[in-house]
Amino acid sequence: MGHSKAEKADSHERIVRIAAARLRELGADAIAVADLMQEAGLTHGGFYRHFASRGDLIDESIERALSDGANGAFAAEASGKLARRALLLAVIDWYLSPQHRDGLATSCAVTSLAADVARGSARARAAYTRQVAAYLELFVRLMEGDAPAGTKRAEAIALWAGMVGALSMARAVNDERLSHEILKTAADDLKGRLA
Amino acid sequence: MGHSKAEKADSHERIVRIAAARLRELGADAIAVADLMQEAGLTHGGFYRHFASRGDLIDESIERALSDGANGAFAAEASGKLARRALLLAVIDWYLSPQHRDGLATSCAVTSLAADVARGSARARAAYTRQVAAYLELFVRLMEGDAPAGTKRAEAIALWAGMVGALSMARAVNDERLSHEILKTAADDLKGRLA
DNA sequence: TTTCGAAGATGATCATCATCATCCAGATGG
DNA sequence: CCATCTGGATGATGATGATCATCTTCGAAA
Repeated sequence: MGHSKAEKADSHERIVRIAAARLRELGADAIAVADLMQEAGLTHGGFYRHFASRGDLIDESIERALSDGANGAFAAEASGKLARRALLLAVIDWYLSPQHRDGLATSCAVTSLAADVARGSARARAAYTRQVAAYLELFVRLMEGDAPAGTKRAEAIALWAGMVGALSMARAVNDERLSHEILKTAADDLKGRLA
Repeated sequence: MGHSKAEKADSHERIVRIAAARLRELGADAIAVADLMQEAGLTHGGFYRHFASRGDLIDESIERALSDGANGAFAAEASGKLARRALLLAVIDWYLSPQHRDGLATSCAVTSLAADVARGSARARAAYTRQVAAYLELFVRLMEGDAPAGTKRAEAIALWAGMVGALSMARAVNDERLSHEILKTAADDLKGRLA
């Protein structure tokens, strides 16, 4: 085991990355410092060289979980590979796909952490707020047509709410058929509105 | 302190009712047996006269939280005081009101417990599934007009997803202005679709 | 009224966990 | 190479919390 600056940054990164995944899978309350460190290949004692407290780790990993979900969409926008409408349709399809529903560890935190954030620290809620605002602005940018800005924003909110709500329910429901119906119906409905 | 059958039922009822509230406020992981019993005016030791385990209590109170949210809507439907469309509009307005957003303890569990249920027991998920299905059927019944049943069901899913998603985000967001905008815009949009 | 069963109280027990003091070893700057 | 700094390891410590054994007390039935 090394002790250089770079290795410390590595460790920190690894801890946060794992925490951001476990957070989305199991919720903030289920993260135990010792387990986390073990999964990162470390022992529990070193934890406080990286974080002032467990709460700090939670906050930092909530921020991470929120931002790393968004990076994909923003990167795709920047790449300009897809036309704006096509990109928006692709985002909807991905968001409401069974893979996204089942891949909690790497899922969009706006849905998977909503309840944890609502009960969380001011820092976590501020990060969540920024992320929601950024998504709404992205959606507005991606909407084609010459509708007024206010209309586009209302459409973006309705779109985003529909995505988040459908995914939440599809995850909690026990019945694969109903879960699939929710995802598919919501996706078709939301895509249909963009026409 | 009495020890009659009726008093036992009373105690049980009190415990479950309090748990169902705390559950929605704080999440399943935050419920401590001793705290709960104290809030019910009892001591922790008696708990196992009522539940085989803490997990059983969680399951039972998730079921309670889910059903007591719905009772209001179904009762209103049965009373027949409002026309179907008017009732549906009233449900949307209530669901997306600041009072519902802030009154977590008595809120609709389909939103507030979605993440807990998704990680929860089969029993909890089955109860959630039943409740979602029941709401969807209610919404279909409340939709006026002669659209085919399939269309109505798709509308019901889109409506329900929009409500759940908007409420989730409105709760997690830190900025009152944005939170209010989400609630208001989603409500207007969803009500507009019923025209 | 007496007895008995069960509700609830009291007080362990055992596990889990966050936090911290202390120690060890490798890295870094001279 | 040495001296020191610090990341990480080891091993408490104290708190919290679920579970259970045991005792107490009241209600119900005889």
